Amino acid sequence: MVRVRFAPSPTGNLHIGGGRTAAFNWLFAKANNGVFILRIEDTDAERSKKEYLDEILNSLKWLGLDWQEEYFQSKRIDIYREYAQKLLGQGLAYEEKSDKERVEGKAIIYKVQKDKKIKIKDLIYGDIEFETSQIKDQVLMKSDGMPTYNFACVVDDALMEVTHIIRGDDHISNTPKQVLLYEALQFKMPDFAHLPLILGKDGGRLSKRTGATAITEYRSLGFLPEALLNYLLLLSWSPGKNKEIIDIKEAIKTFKLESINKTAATFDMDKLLWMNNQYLKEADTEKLFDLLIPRLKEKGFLKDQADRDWLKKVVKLFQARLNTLNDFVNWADFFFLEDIKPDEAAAKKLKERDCSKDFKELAIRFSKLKEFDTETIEKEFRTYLAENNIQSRDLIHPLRAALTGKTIGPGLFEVISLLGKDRITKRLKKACTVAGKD
RNA sequence: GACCCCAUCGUCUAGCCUGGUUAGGACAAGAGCUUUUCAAGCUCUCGACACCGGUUCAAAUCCGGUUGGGGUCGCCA
Repeated sequence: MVRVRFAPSPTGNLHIGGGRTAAFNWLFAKANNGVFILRIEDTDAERSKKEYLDEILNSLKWLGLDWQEEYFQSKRIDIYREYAQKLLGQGLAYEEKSDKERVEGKAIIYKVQKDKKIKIKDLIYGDIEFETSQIKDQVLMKSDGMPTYNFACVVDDALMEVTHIIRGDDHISNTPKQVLLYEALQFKMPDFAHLPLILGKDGGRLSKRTGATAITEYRSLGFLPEALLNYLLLLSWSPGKNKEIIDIKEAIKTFKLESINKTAATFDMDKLLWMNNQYLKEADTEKLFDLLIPRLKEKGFLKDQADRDWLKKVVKLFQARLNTLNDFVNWADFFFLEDIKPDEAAAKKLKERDCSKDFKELAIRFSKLKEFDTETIEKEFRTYLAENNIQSRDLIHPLRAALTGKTIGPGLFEVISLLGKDRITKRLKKACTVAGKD
């Protein structure tokens, strides 16, 4: 039975790297019909915070990574103490007073034999060898009575019967220390699999400077969890056959830890954006609708009641071009606002040619239309162009600017149809007066 | 600095294990088609085996070294 764990410490947000580590643990568990354990490493009382814990839990759930067992290290202190005492009793560890003046208690420290070679079999990296002469004696229990990371980790992984330790590359140098403890405690050795790190654009560690790091930030930016998960999995892993859009069910069938590669990957926002667009494009409009509603309300774009059918049509209009959910909120604002302000490019476009006559005439013609669907509108518009001998581009762009306040956007006649007679009449009129003033 | 790890287009990667490919795909970039602008879509272009040696008829692939990059060196986790 495969048992894996993700062990975050609630001293900060769940970031991109942690999310990916959790994702691979989860995937591996699923692939092997195993158990995915969540263990909260909250032994640092000072830095651990409830809000971080909540955020980590929420992020995991949002990504769809469900766990079957949950533990808190802070509730297991007695267990660690017991094992430390055991090593003390066997003469494998010793006690020492802290250098720090204020601390009363004594730390329990494991005595490392300095003449050994530790060989680690890593499922991803292969064999790695260390000399114990390089390793200092290891503090097991700190003088404040709390266990150290390496000790609690070993005791927990053994007691929780974790079979595969899948974690970040940065833990490789912790591994020989832990192996020593496994041996001293006569615990069964798990398999290790270290994931290569994710690097920022600058080639260094992924940090706030090189872009958003917290999973929740991506959520509020308007990424779909499926897309983020997909992208994260693609960093240092490939399902093969030139596939990029991962069907997670397929991945579960074929995933092997050994197929993860050893090279650190650079986080690329452009590709994530593209990936999100791929998912957004294919997403069920109904689902998008539900995701968009809160964002629109937050912006004050929506009153309590939304015309579902109408809004769904608007969403469909933008769907293929969205990189994030926020793009919709930003690009479709003219559908929700009563008064629109032309952006710089649109204002410029409106000044290029005086269209007030055309706008007036079009407003009249459009308002007379019995049907207000895309085709009828376009037909009427083209007729007007022909009758007045106007090039389509000479009027279509100013018209877009007047109606949407933008120079870019979806097909104009669809936009007009969905905007409705009232609003386009109003905006056309306003555009005339503004143009007149200038 | 010591120890450990890594090395294919700018980026993510396939290929490497089990030597023989025009070294494939995706993002980005550029060009075109479409068109009503921007996207989307389609077509095309640009672009890589870090370097040096060895093994071999043959090396991205196996071996050694060099260089470069990263990680770790806490009574943090």
